[in-house]
Amino acid sequence: MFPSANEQMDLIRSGAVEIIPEEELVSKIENSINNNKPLNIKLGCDPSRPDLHVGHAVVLQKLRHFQDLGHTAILIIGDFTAMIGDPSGKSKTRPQLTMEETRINGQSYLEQATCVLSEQRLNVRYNSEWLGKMSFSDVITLSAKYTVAQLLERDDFDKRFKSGKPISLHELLYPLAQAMDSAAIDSDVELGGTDQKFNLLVGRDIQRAYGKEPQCILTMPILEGTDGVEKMSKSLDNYIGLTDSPRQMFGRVMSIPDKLITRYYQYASMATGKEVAEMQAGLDDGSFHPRDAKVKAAISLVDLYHSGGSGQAAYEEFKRIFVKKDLPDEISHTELEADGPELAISNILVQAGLVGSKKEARRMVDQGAVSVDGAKVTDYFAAVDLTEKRLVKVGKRKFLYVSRK
RNA sequence: GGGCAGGUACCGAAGCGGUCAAACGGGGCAGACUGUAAAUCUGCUGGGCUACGCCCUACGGAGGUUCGAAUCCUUCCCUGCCCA
Repeated sequence: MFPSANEQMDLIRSGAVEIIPEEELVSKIENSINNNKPLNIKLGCDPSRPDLHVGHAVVLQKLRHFQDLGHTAILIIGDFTAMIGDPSGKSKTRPQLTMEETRINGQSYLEQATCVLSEQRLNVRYNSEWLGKMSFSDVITLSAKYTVAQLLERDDFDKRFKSGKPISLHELLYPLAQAMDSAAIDSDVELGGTDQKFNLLVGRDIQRAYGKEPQCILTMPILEGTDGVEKMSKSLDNYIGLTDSPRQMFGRVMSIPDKLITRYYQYASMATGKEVAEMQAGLDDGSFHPRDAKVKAAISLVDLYHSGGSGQAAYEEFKRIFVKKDLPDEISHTELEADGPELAISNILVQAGLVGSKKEARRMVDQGAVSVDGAKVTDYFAAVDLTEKRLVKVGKRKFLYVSRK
């Protein structure tokens, strides 16, 4: 029924940063084989934002591994905890959301997550189911099981505390709430990014405190964003969204620094250990050009989140636009209001939404970033005849056909 | 409850009566270059005006002093620290 414990551990270990404690996981797996009972593998997700990016895919991929091994994936949609706002890795308090918003986000999260996860052996639970029922005295009972000093062990709390930054009480409760999830669903293993290590460990303590068997924890690396420095996040705009178009995804992958190629190949596009090793070897001995490696990673990434073949198509388009500096496949078309046949270039740019203000339009023209039908515009006051459809280009990436209404 | 230190543009952080649309760093955008939307270099980075100048809005909120305030005063809100 299940693969052997050794086989399982091989797949589980691949790409993981830490498994704590590893021996305990091995014995859990052995028990599961002996009793023919799958393990509960927990992954919590924060639906405070509706969009997933490939950074999230790193843990989803690991959860998929467990599914493939016959275990049960339990995806916790933190609709309740999102109202708290996890401060992990942030130096600031997060905004709190309403239950409505988190429900909607949770739903879209689920749709996106199934790009990576199998729908079989997948349980989805909303943590408001149990956290929402806790009374104030339940909360006090829970918080009595942990100390302030223990919570301050968490790096970001400690830093904020020491540097005099505010920490709201509800934020301190977050790890405990997350730990309650583990107790509520009898989690055997909880997955998370390395930045989640503290929260995951609290789960063990709280499970024990409620007389449950503690979970093992498995951490995955935090994938750097396309800038190669910061962790991938939407707010830093260095992410590749799971719902991005093939063209966007491809372009974003092509923009990553060379150092990150194999990381993206491994963690974001689900390449096997062997494929990654081969690529790395080729890059190391110079037999594989970094550009080609990047293309390969980009194609397989696009194929994973879109249908097969779309990676290759995105590549063709990329070549056309950026290598040959040709036009993209699809350029949208806007019609503008104009009194006469002509409209000043500044008005065109603003009305078409290509720039945010006339000042910005001015800057773009001054910087030589604007062209109409391929001819660079140098005069900010130039009037353009819009009786014909014109191709307006701003910078390298903004293309738009414009004509008069 | 008392004392102290703060709240500046997207973020961090200078400025402490005029020369401040506000230094500097990061980010963002643009140009050059490039295998790339990487790296590097350069420029730009509140809004309006057919403009190398003028006008408007802006330094937590509201008032006030002054010819003139981000800078001084009053008050309110917010944050941190110390004491109780």
